[in-house]
Amino acid sequence: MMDERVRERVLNAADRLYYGRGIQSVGMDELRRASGVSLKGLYGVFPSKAAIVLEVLDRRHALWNTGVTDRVARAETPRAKLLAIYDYLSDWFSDDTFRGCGFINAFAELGSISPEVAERAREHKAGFQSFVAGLVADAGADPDLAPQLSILAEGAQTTAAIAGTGEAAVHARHAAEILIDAAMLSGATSASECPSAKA
Amino acid sequence: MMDERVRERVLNAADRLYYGRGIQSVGMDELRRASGVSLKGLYGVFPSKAAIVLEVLDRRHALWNTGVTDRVARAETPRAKLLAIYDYLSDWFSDDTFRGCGFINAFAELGSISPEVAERAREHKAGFQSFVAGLVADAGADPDLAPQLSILAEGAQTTAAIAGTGEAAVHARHAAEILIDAAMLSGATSASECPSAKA
DNA sequence: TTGCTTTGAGAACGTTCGTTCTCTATGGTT
DNA sequence: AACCATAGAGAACGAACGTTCTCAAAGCAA
Repeated sequence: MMDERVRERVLNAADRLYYGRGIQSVGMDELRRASGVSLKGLYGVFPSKAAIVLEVLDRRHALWNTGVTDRVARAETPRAKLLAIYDYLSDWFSDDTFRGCGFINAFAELGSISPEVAERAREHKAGFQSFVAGLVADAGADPDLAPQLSILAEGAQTTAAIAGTGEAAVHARHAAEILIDAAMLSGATSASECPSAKA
Repeated sequence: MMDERVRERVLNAADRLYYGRGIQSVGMDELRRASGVSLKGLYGVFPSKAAIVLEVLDRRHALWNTGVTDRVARAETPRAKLLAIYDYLSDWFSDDTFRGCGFINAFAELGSISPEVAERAREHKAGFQSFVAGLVADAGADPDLAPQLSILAEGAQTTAAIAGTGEAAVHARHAAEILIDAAMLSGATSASECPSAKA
């Protein structure tokens, strides 16, 4: 089988298994069975399990980035773009394979014993935070809004994962609306006006 | 050695090791070495590693509860009590052994293969959420504020853990102030007044 | 001292892990 | 047909895991 096809099948199976059941709980034998690639083929394309884990994280990072970027791009106003993040989360949470953020999970499992995994998690989160910061800047809002919205998104993911329900996305979106409205005021002017709380 | 002292030493060591390096990464032999309790003594008091894990989680749950409850009790106004949560987080984050929420970590590692661990995590989070809901009710604010504040606290914990810095607590506290102010308006009356954004 | 119980240190057991090796069968080339 | 490179299935290996067992030392009763 061609190398690229082998890689694809292994990484697909590995992502599904690692995300669904945890990295340490899934052995190479199960990955062989799930991917249909023999152990020899597997080690012919990847040097080790650790390398597979890192590639799985990289793919998941790219998938998340395009997913949220596309969703945000479909919104029109700067405010709607910020809120689109939580709509994307809401859809994700209602996927019945949802089991929290793969990077948070990987970090919790391996972050303290694998510097590479910890670094991927940090990069992933930092990337998201700077993406949000860009949207906040486009909206002309107070820059402090960015970490606030990032924290909301983060909290929604873990809350939804542990609770097993997706309602956290709705709550986070609601909170985001309020924070955005407050930050659009203090970002543009110095908050001397007195508008009503809701539009 | 007396059983209670053995339990104490084992659970202290287990909590430190499991929290610091992950549960699956710490073997019984290392726990024996760290606790100074022989393997025989260990299995004389606990039936299995899984039982130790659950007791560690229970202790951590109790510790968190008393810690945050005490901190909240020291605040005077309902608003200050809600914000005290984030001050507690801020102190926790600056502890150099901080490595995120132990329940999120345990859930990520074992939630999908250990129903008991998953249940402890759910109970822990549900307990915190209803604690916050009580404070929100005491403050006379819109009940929707409670999940919003819980999500902020959750997000601050994972953000601080992965970033390795504690600044998320400050951002979360800031966001909480804005959300509280908004919810105190819509909770007490039907938001017909027009106050300034900050007190 | 003698005998009995308890205990700690760590060897041992069975399993599982990641990784490598063996062997066989297959498919393509001449 | 003869040859050879390849690749799959799974055995094999060393290490680590959770758990149990062995055995010698130590404490205590008589």
